[in-house]
Amino acid sequence: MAKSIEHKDIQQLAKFRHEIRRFLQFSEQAAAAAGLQPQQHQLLLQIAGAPDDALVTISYIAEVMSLRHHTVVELSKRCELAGLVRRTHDLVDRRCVVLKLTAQGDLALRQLSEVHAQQLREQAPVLIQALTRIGQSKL
Amino acid sequence: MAKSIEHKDIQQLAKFRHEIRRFLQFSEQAAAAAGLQPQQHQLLLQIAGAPDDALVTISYIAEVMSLRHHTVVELSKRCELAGLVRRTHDLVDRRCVVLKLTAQGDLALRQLSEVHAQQLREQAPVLIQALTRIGQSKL
DNA sequence: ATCAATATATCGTGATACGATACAACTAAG
DNA sequence: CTTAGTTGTATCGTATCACGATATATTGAT
Repeated sequence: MAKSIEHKDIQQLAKFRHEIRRFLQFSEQAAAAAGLQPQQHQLLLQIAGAPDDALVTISYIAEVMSLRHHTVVELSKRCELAGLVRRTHDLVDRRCVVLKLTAQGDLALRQLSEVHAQQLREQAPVLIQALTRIGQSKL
Repeated sequence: MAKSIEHKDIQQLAKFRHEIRRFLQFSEQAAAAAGLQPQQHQLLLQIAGAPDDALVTISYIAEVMSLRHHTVVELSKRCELAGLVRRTHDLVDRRCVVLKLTAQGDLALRQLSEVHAQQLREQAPVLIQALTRIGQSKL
């Protein structure tokens, strides 16, 4: 019989999730402070952070945010309404909606990215430690 | 004026969030496959993964899961109803609700923890790389 | 022109987290 | 031992968000 997972491993997993939640909680509050919904911030980030050659469509965002198409449709519409994002149809394939940041969206993202990078620098050691220990647990 | 964050940094942040979402998405599906809601799984994990000397109360869970008290109250009740958790009042301080896993909850958690550890072993390199690069971005 | 495939859109539903508020149990002051 | 304050948990109503089911629009192959 396969050896069951050990208590230490459960504790490491719990610690990792705690740290992730702490980061996400920070992120939600930072977004709120900037007047954005958490998911609006994530949309901005994935639009701006796409590979240089990528065409940022609804489907692309659904992929990188692990969401369904229609969830991204609604999210992108809310962001357009908030003046953070521009939605245009691709000229080559008019089915595709191409997403771009407005100046306002770009500014908000830059400010949020600063504090997020800072927060991750603080949390990185604990996160890396937990990840490393989980990785070692079954050599 | 402080130098604005660079495009490379935004891309690293986007990559990190993508990887986190990928992990959370995996986690949600694993929980669903085990017949649990994602948050039910998290509750089990934080109950079982608490430090050996900790008294696992509503407040403790609220702390480690970055949630409000009343959110944990409702979550723990749903888990009790599902037969995953036992809620008892502490004998010393009868205000406190002490949370423990049932045999069923313990079994579900062990199975989920196995696959989560495996998934994290797979994702750890990319996560650590992103964390490291973000950390280096402003030496 | 027609059909299948792809991309986006709409609608209704369920789960979850929150703020505001209330209740219960402990603790310290007198 | 009674009052007041603090701490821990509970209830209720509300808003957000993601989803499944379904629909529409555009493209490409035949």
